[in-house]
Amino acid sequence: MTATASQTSPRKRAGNGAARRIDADEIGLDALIGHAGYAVRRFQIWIFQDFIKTLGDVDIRPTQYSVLTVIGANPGLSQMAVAKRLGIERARLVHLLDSLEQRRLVKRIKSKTDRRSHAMHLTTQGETALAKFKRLAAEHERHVEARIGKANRERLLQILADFT
Amino acid sequence: MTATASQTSPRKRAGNGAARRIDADEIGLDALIGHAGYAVRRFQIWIFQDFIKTLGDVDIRPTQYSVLTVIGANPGLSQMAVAKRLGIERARLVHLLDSLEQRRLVKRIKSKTDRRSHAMHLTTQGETALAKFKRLAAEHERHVEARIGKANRERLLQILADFT
DNA sequence: GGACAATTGTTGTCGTCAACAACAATCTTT
DNA sequence: AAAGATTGTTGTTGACGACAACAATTGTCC
Repeated sequence: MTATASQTSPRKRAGNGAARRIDADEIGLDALIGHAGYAVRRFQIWIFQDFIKTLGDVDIRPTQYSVLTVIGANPGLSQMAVAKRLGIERARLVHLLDSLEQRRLVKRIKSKTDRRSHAMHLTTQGETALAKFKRLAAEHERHVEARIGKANRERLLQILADFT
Repeated sequence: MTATASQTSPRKRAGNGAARRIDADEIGLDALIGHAGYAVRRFQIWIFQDFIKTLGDVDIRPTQYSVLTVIGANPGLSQMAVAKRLGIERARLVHLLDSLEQRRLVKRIKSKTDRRSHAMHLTTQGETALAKFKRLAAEHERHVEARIGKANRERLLQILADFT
Protein backbone atom coordinates (compact mmCIF):
# COMPACT_ATOMS: atom_id res chain seq x y z
CA MET A 1 0.00 0.00 0.00
CA THR A 2 2.09 2.87 -1.25
CA ALA A 3 1.54 5.70 1.17
CA THR A 4 1.16 8.73 -1.03
CA ALA A 5 -1.98 10.53 0.00
CA SER A 6 -3.59 10.71 3.41
CA GLN A 7 -3.05 7.40 5.10
CA THR A 8 -5.70 6.84 7.70
CA SER A 9 -5.92 3.84 9.93
CA PRO A 10 -9.43 2.45 10.15
CA ARG A 11 -10.97 3.73 13.32
CA LYS A 12 -12.23 1.71 16.23
CA ARG A 13 -13.85 -1.63 15.58
CA ALA A 14 -12.60 -2.67 12.21
CA GLY A 15 -14.17 -6.01 13.00
CA ASN A 16 -17.10 -7.24 11.01
CA GLY A 17 -20.84 -7.54 11.34
CA ALA A 18 -21.38 -6.62 14.95
CA ALA A 19 -20.67 -3.07 16.00
CA ARG A 20 -21.57 -0.66 18.74
CA ARG A 21 -23.89 2.25 18.10
CA ILE A 22 -22.15 5.07 16.33
CA ASP A 23 -23.14 8.61 17.12
CA ALA A 24 -23.47 9.54 13.48
CA ASP A 25 -21.39 12.68 13.77
CA GLU A 26 -18.33 10.95 15.10
CA ILE A 27 -17.87 9.30 11.75
CA GLY A 28 -14.61 10.42 10.22
CA LEU A 29 -14.59 11.90 6.74
CA ASP A 30 -10.93 11.11 6.24
CA ALA A 31 -9.57 12.47 2.97
CA LEU A 32 -12.84 14.22 2.22
CA ILE A 33 -11.95 16.89 4.74
CA GLY A 34 -9.29 18.26 2.43
CA HIS A 35 -11.45 18.37 -0.66
CA ALA A 36 -12.91 21.69 -1.64
CA GLY A 37 -15.35 19.97 -3.96
CA TYR A 38 -17.01 18.08 -1.15
CA ALA A 39 -17.50 21.15 1.00
CA VAL A 40 -18.72 23.13 -1.97
CA ARG A 41 -21.21 20.43 -2.92
CA ARG A 42 -22.70 20.28 0.56
CA PHE A 43 -22.88 24.04 0.75
CA GLN A 44 -24.47 24.29 -2.65
CA ILE A 45 -27.17 21.83 -1.65
CA TRP A 46 -27.92 23.84 1.45
CA ILE A 47 -27.98 27.15 -0.38
CA PHE A 48 -30.24 25.87 -3.17
CA GLN A 49 -32.66 24.38 -0.69
CA ASP A 50 -32.91 27.68 1.09
CA PHE A 51 -33.39 29.53 -2.20
CA ILE A 52 -36.12 27.16 -3.30
CA LYS A 53 -37.85 27.42 0.05
CA THR A 54 -37.57 31.20 0.23
CA LEU A 55 -38.92 31.61 -3.30
CA GLY A 56 -41.37 28.79 -2.77
CA ASP A 57 -44.46 30.96 -2.79
CA VAL A 58 -43.64 32.32 -6.22
CA ASP A 59 -42.44 28.96 -7.46
CA ILE A 60 -39.13 30.08 -8.91
CA ARG A 61 -36.00 27.96 -8.91
CA PRO A 62 -32.43 29.21 -9.02
CA THR A 63 -31.95 28.54 -12.73
CA GLN A 64 -35.20 30.23 -13.63
CA TYR A 65 -34.20 33.22 -11.55
CA SER A 66 -30.85 33.50 -13.29
CA VAL A 67 -32.50 33.40 -16.72
CA LEU A 68 -35.06 36.05 -15.82
CA THR A 69 -32.44 38.30 -14.30
CA VAL A 70 -30.15 38.18 -17.30
CA ILE A 71 -32.98 38.77 -19.76
CA GLY A 72 -34.28 41.58 -17.62
CA ALA A 73 -30.91 43.28 -17.60
CA ASN A 74 -30.18 42.61 -21.27
CA PRO A 75 -33.37 42.72 -23.29
CA GLY A 76 -33.16 41.41 -26.82
CA LEU A 77 -30.59 38.72 -26.22
CA SER A 78 -30.78 35.57 -28.29
CA GLN A 79 -31.28 32.23 -26.61
CA MET A 80 -27.77 31.31 -27.56
CA ALA A 81 -26.35 34.39 -25.87
CA VAL A 82 -28.30 33.73 -22.68
CA ALA A 83 -27.26 30.09 -22.64
CA LYS A 84 -23.60 30.89 -23.15
CA ARG A 85 -23.54 33.59 -20.55
CA LEU A 86 -25.13 31.40 -17.90
CA GLY A 87 -23.36 28.20 -18.83
CA ILE A 88 -26.64 26.51 -19.65
CA GLU A 89 -26.95 24.28 -22.66
CA ARG A 90 -29.15 25.74 -25.31
CA ALA A 91 -31.15 22.54 -25.45
CA ARG A 92 -31.96 22.92 -21.80
CA LEU A 93 -32.76 26.61 -22.12
CA VAL A 94 -35.49 25.76 -24.59
CA HIS A 95 -37.51 24.00 -21.89
CA LEU A 96 -36.80 26.68 -19.32
CA LEU A 97 -38.09 29.33 -21.70
CA ASP A 98 -41.09 27.23 -22.68
CA SER A 99 -42.08 27.18 -19.04
CA LEU A 100 -41.39 30.85 -18.42
CA GLU A 101 -43.23 31.81 -21.58
CA GLN A 102 -46.26 29.79 -20.58
CA ARG A 103 -46.28 31.71 -17.33
CA ARG A 104 -46.27 34.94 -19.34
CA LEU A 105 -43.04 36.15 -17.78
CA VAL A 106 -40.99 36.05 -20.96
CA LYS A 107 -41.68 36.33 -24.66
CA ARG A 108 -39.69 35.22 -27.66
CA ILE A 109 -39.72 37.76 -30.47
CA LYS A 110 -38.58 36.71 -33.90
CA SER A 111 -35.48 38.64 -34.81
CA LYS A 112 -35.60 40.48 -38.12
CA THR A 113 -31.86 40.71 -38.57
CA ASP A 114 -31.29 37.00 -38.08
CA ARG A 115 -34.31 34.93 -38.86
CA ARG A 116 -32.85 31.94 -37.07
CA SER A 117 -32.83 33.57 -33.67
CA HIS A 118 -35.27 34.95 -31.16
CA ALA A 119 -34.90 38.11 -29.13
CA MET A 120 -35.76 37.48 -25.51
CA HIS A 121 -37.79 39.99 -23.55
CA LEU A 122 -39.60 40.16 -20.25
CA THR A 123 -43.29 40.86 -20.46
CA THR A 124 -44.63 43.74 -18.42
CA GLN A 125 -45.96 41.16 -16.04
CA GLY A 126 -42.54 39.55 -16.06
CA GLU A 127 -40.87 42.75 -15.01
CA THR A 128 -43.04 43.36 -11.98
CA ALA A 129 -42.73 39.68 -11.09
CA LEU A 130 -38.96 39.81 -11.34
CA ALA A 131 -38.89 42.79 -9.00
CA LYS A 132 -40.65 40.65 -6.43
CA PHE A 133 -38.35 37.71 -7.08
CA LYS A 134 -35.39 39.97 -6.47
CA ARG A 135 -36.71 41.03 -3.11
CA LEU A 136 -37.17 37.41 -2.09
CA ALA A 137 -33.76 36.48 -3.45
CA ALA A 138 -32.25 39.26 -1.37
CA GLU A 139 -33.97 37.77 1.64
CA HIS A 140 -32.45 34.41 0.80
CA GLU A 141 -29.07 36.08 0.55
CA ARG A 142 -29.50 37.36 4.07
CA HIS A 143 -30.02 33.78 5.19
CA VAL A 144 -26.68 32.92 3.63
CA GLU A 145 -25.06 35.80 5.41
CA ALA A 146 -26.57 34.69 8.68
CA ARG A 147 -25.31 31.17 8.11
CA ILE A 148 -21.67 31.78 7.20
CA GLY A 149 -21.12 35.35 8.36
CA LYS A 150 -21.02 38.63 6.54
CA ALA A 151 -17.27 38.73 6.03
CA ASN A 152 -17.09 35.13 4.93
CA ARG A 153 -19.83 35.60 2.37
CA GLU A 154 -18.05 38.54 0.85
CA ARG A 155 -14.76 36.71 0.78
CA LEU A 156 -16.50 33.79 -0.89
CA LEU A 157 -17.98 36.00 -3.60
CA GLN A 158 -14.57 37.47 -4.14
CA ILE A 159 -12.80 34.12 -4.38
CA LEU A 160 -15.29 32.75 -6.87
CA ALA A 161 -15.78 35.96 -8.81
CA ASP A 162 -14.26 34.76 -12.05
CA PHE A 163 -16.46 31.70 -12.31
CA THR A 164 -19.47 33.90 -12.92
CA MET B 1 -41.80 49.55 -9.58
CA THR B 2 -40.94 49.60 -5.92
CA ALA B 3 -37.19 49.94 -5.72
CA THR B 4 -36.21 47.60 -2.96
CA ALA B 5 -33.50 45.36 -4.28
CA SER B 6 -30.90 46.10 -6.92
CA GLN B 7 -32.51 48.36 -9.46
CA THR B 8 -30.76 48.05 -12.78
CA SER B 9 -31.65 49.95 -15.91
CA PRO B 10 -31.76 47.75 -18.97
CA ARG B 11 -28.50 48.21 -20.82
CA LYS B 12 -28.05 49.51 -24.34
CA ARG B 13 -30.63 48.69 -26.95
CA ALA B 14 -33.75 47.84 -25.04
CA GLY B 15 -35.42 47.86 -28.43
CA ASN B 16 -36.89 44.73 -29.91
CA GLY B 17 -36.07 42.17 -32.54
CA ALA B 18 -33.06 43.64 -34.26
CA ALA B 19 -29.87 44.03 -32.25
CA ARG B 20 -26.16 44.39 -32.83
CA ARG B 21 -23.76 41.57 -32.12
CA ILE B 22 -23.08 41.18 -28.45
CA ASP B 23 -19.68 40.06 -27.33
CA ALA B 24 -21.09 37.42 -25.01
CA ASP B 25 -18.99 38.46 -22.05
CA GLU B 26 -20.23 42.01 -21.95
CA ILE B 27 -23.62 40.73 -20.89
CA GLY B 28 -24.47 42.00 -17.44
CA LEU B 29 -25.41 39.57 -14.72
CA ASP B 30 -27.21 42.24 -12.72
CA ALA B 31 -28.42 40.95 -9.37
CA LEU B 32 -26.75 37.61 -9.91
CA ILE B 33 -23.41 39.18 -9.11
CA GLY B 34 -24.37 39.50 -5.46
CA HIS B 35 -25.64 35.96 -5.07
CA ALA B 36 -23.32 33.47 -3.46
CA GLY B 37 -25.45 30.62 -4.73
CA TYR B 38 -24.82 31.50 -8.34
CA ALA B 39 -21.06 31.68 -7.94
CA VAL B 40 -21.04 28.49 -5.91
CA ARG B 41 -23.06 26.66 -8.53
CA ARG B 42 -20.76 27.67 -11.34
CA PHE B 43 -17.73 26.75 -9.29
CA GLN B 44 -19.18 23.42 -8.29
CA ILE B 45 -19.81 22.53 -11.91
CA TRP B 46 -16.24 23.36 -12.79
CA ILE B 47 -14.80 21.45 -9.88
CA PHE B 48 -16.90 18.34 -10.52
CA GLN B 49 -15.97 18.30 -14.17
CA ASP B 50 -12.31 18.43 -13.25
CA PHE B 51 -12.76 15.67 -10.70
CA ILE B 52 -14.57 13.44 -13.19
CA LYS B 53 -11.94 14.10 -15.82
CA THR B 54 -9.02 13.54 -13.47
CA LEU B 55 -10.51 10.29 -12.18
CA GLY B 56 -11.73 9.39 -15.63
CA ASP B 57 -9.35 6.49 -16.14
CA VAL B 58 -10.59 4.74 -13.01
CA ASP B 59 -14.19 5.72 -13.68
CA ILE B 60 -14.98 7.12 -10.26
CA ARG B 61 -17.34 10.02 -9.69
CA PRO B 62 -17.33 12.39 -6.72
CA THR B 63 -20.18 10.71 -4.90
CA GLN B 64 -18.68 7.27 -5.34
CA TYR B 65 -15.39 8.56 -4.04
CA SER B 66 -17.02 10.01 -0.96
CA VAL B 67 -18.79 6.74 -0.21
CA LEU B 68 -15.63 4.69 -0.59
CA THR B 69 -13.62 7.07 1.54
CA VAL B 70 -16.08 7.06 4.41
CA ILE B 71 -16.46 3.29 4.36
CA GLY B 72 -12.70 2.89 4.18
CA ALA B 73 -12.21 5.09 7.21
CA ASN B 74 -15.13 3.61 9.16
CA PRO B 75 -15.50 -0.07 8.37
CA GLY B 76 -18.70 -1.70 9.54
CA LEU B 77 -20.98 1.27 9.13
CA SER B 78 -24.59 0.63 8.19
CA GLN B 79 -25.96 2.04 4.97
CA MET B 80 -28.09 4.40 7.02
CA ALA B 81 -25.06 5.75 8.84
CA VAL B 82 -23.17 6.33 5.61
CA ALA B 83 -26.15 8.01 4.01
CA LYS B 84 -26.74 10.31 6.95
CA ARG B 85 -23.12 11.26 7.27
CA LEU B 86 -22.78 12.16 3.61
CA GLY B 87 -26.18 13.73 3.20
CA ILE B 88 -27.20 11.13 0.66
CA GLU B 89 -30.64 9.61 0.68
CA ARG B 90 -30.62 6.01 1.66
CA ALA B 91 -32.65 5.16 -1.43
CA ARG B 92 -29.93 6.62 -3.59
CA LEU B 93 -27.15 4.93 -1.65
CA VAL B 94 -28.64 1.57 -2.52
CA HIS B 95 -27.85 2.04 -6.21
CA LEU B 96 -24.43 3.49 -5.49
CA LEU B 97 -23.54 0.45 -3.41
CA ASP B 98 -25.00 -1.94 -5.95
CA SER B 99 -22.59 -0.52 -8.49
CA LEU B 100 -19.60 -0.49 -6.17
CA GLU B 101 -20.35 -4.02 -5.03
CA GLN B 102 -20.56 -5.26 -8.60
CA ARG B 103 -17.13 -3.78 -9.15
CA ARG B 104 -15.90 -5.74 -6.12
CA LEU B 105 -14.82 -2.63 -4.28
CA VAL B 106 -17.30 -2.93 -1.44
CA LYS B 107 -19.18 -5.73 0.25
CA ARG B 108 -22.32 -5.73 2.32
CA ILE B 109 -22.07 -8.04 5.30
CA LYS B 110 -25.25 -8.97 7.12
CA SER B 111 -25.10 -7.60 10.63
CA LYS B 112 -25.66 -10.11 13.40
CA THR B 113 -26.68 -7.58 16.01
CA ASP B 114 -29.33 -5.97 13.83
CA ARG B 115 -30.61 -8.24 11.14
CA ARG B 116 -32.17 -5.36 9.27
CA SER B 117 -28.88 -3.67 8.53
CA HIS B 118 -25.72 -4.37 6.60
CA ALA B 119 -22.17 -3.64 7.71
CA MET B 120 -20.25 -1.98 4.93
CA HIS B 121 -16.66 -2.95 4.22
CA LEU B 122 -14.10 -2.41 1.52
CA THR B 123 -12.82 -5.52 -0.16
CA THR B 124 -9.06 -6.00 -0.29
CA GLN B 125 -9.28 -4.98 -3.89
CA GLY B 126 -11.33 -1.99 -2.83
CA GLU B 127 -8.65 -0.85 -0.43
CA THR B 128 -5.86 -0.82 -2.94
CA ALA B 129 -8.16 0.80 -5.47
CA LEU B 130 -9.12 3.51 -2.99
CA ALA B 131 -5.46 4.27 -2.38
CA LYS B 132 -5.11 4.97 -6.09
CA PHE B 133 -8.28 7.03 -6.16
CA LYS B 134 -6.91 9.14 -3.34
CA ARG B 135 -3.77 9.88 -5.27
CA LEU B 136 -5.81 10.98 -8.26
CA ALA B 137 -8.14 13.00 -6.06
CA ALA B 138 -5.12 14.75 -4.59
CA GLU B 139 -4.04 15.59 -8.10
CA HIS B 140 -7.47 17.02 -8.76
CA GLU B 141 -7.15 19.07 -5.64
CA ARG B 142 -3.96 20.56 -6.97
CA HIS B 143 -5.90 21.67 -10.02
CA VAL B 144 -8.29 23.48 -7.73
CA GLU B 145 -5.42 25.13 -5.97
CA ALA B 146 -3.92 26.19 -9.28
CA ARG B 147 -7.26 27.63 -10.35
CA ILE B 148 -8.20 29.74 -7.33
CA GLY B 149 -4.91 30.02 -5.47
CA LYS B 150 -3.52 28.26 -2.46
CA ALA B 151 -4.64 30.79 0.11
CA ASN B 152 -8.11 31.11 -1.37
CA ARG B 153 -8.61 27.37 -1.39
CA GLU B 154 -7.71 27.12 2.26
CA ARG B 155 -9.93 30.02 3.16
CA LEU B 156 -12.75 28.36 1.26
CA LEU B 157 -12.33 25.09 3.15
CA GLN B 158 -12.34 27.03 6.36
CA ILE B 159 -15.46 29.03 5.53
CA LEU B 160 -17.42 25.95 4.54
CA ALA B 161 -16.00 23.64 7.21
CA ASP B 162 -19.23 23.15 9.09
CA PHE B 163 -21.20 22.03 6.09
CA THR B 164 -19.18 18.88 5.93
C1' DG C 1 -23.10 33.66 -57.37
C1' DG C 2 -23.13 29.23 -55.72
C1' DA C 3 -21.30 25.32 -52.99
C1' DC C 4 -20.01 24.34 -48.43
C1' DA C 5 -19.42 25.19 -43.57
C1' DA C 6 -21.22 27.20 -39.35
C1' DT C 7 -24.93 28.84 -36.29
C1' DT C 8 -29.68 28.85 -34.07
C1' DG C 9 -33.49 26.80 -32.14
C1' DT C 10 -35.57 22.48 -31.42
C1' DT C 11 -36.39 17.58 -30.28
C1' DG C 12 -34.93 13.50 -28.30
C1' DT C 13 -32.06 10.25 -25.46
C1' DC C 14 -29.15 9.07 -21.58
C1' DG C 15 -27.26 9.26 -16.93
C1' DT C 16 -26.80 11.70 -12.40
C1' DC C 17 -29.02 13.30 -8.59
C1' DA C 18 -32.50 15.03 -4.86
C1' DA C 19 -37.15 14.19 -3.00
C1' DC C 20 -40.93 11.22 -1.96
C1' DA C 21 -43.77 7.34 -1.14
C1' DA C 22 -44.64 2.69 -0.21
C1' DC C 23 -43.31 -1.84 1.39
C1' DA C 24 -41.44 -6.13 4.06
C1' DA C 25 -38.44 -7.42 7.53
C1' DT C 26 -36.84 -6.38 11.77
C1' DC C 27 -36.00 -3.85 16.15
C1' DT C 28 -37.84 -0.98 20.20
C1' DT C 29 -41.15 0.66 23.37
C1' DT C 30 -44.63 0.25 26.39
C1' DA D 1 -48.08 -8.95 22.77
C1' DA D 2 -49.32 -4.72 20.26
C1' DA D 3 -48.00 -0.38 18.39
C1' DG D 4 -44.55 2.33 16.55
C1' DA D 5 -39.98 3.21 14.66
C1' DT D 6 -35.98 1.90 11.75
C1' DT D 7 -33.44 -0.42 7.74
C1' DG D 8 -32.94 -1.66 3.23
C1' DT D 9 -35.31 -1.81 -1.05
C1' DT D 10 -38.11 -0.53 -5.16
C1' DG D 11 -40.33 2.75 -7.83
C1' DT D 12 -41.71 7.50 -9.47
C1' DT D 13 -41.06 12.26 -10.31
C1' DG D 14 -38.60 16.30 -11.71
C1' DA D 15 -34.35 19.30 -12.29
C1' DC D 16 -30.19 19.19 -14.58
C1' DG D 17 -25.82 18.40 -17.63
C1' DA D 18 -24.10 16.11 -21.86
C1' DC D 19 -24.85 14.55 -26.50
C1' DA D 20 -26.58 13.82 -30.99
C1' DA D 21 -29.38 14.84 -34.81
C1' DC D 22 -32.22 17.89 -37.61
C1' DA D 23 -34.33 21.99 -40.44
C1' DA D 24 -33.90 26.68 -41.28
C1' DT D 25 -30.97 30.24 -41.93
C1' DT D 26 -26.64 32.80 -42.29
C1' DG D 27 -21.72 33.26 -43.32
C1' DT D 28 -17.61 32.09 -45.92
C1' DC D 29 -14.77 31.05 -49.63
C1' DC D 30 -13.56 30.17 -54.26
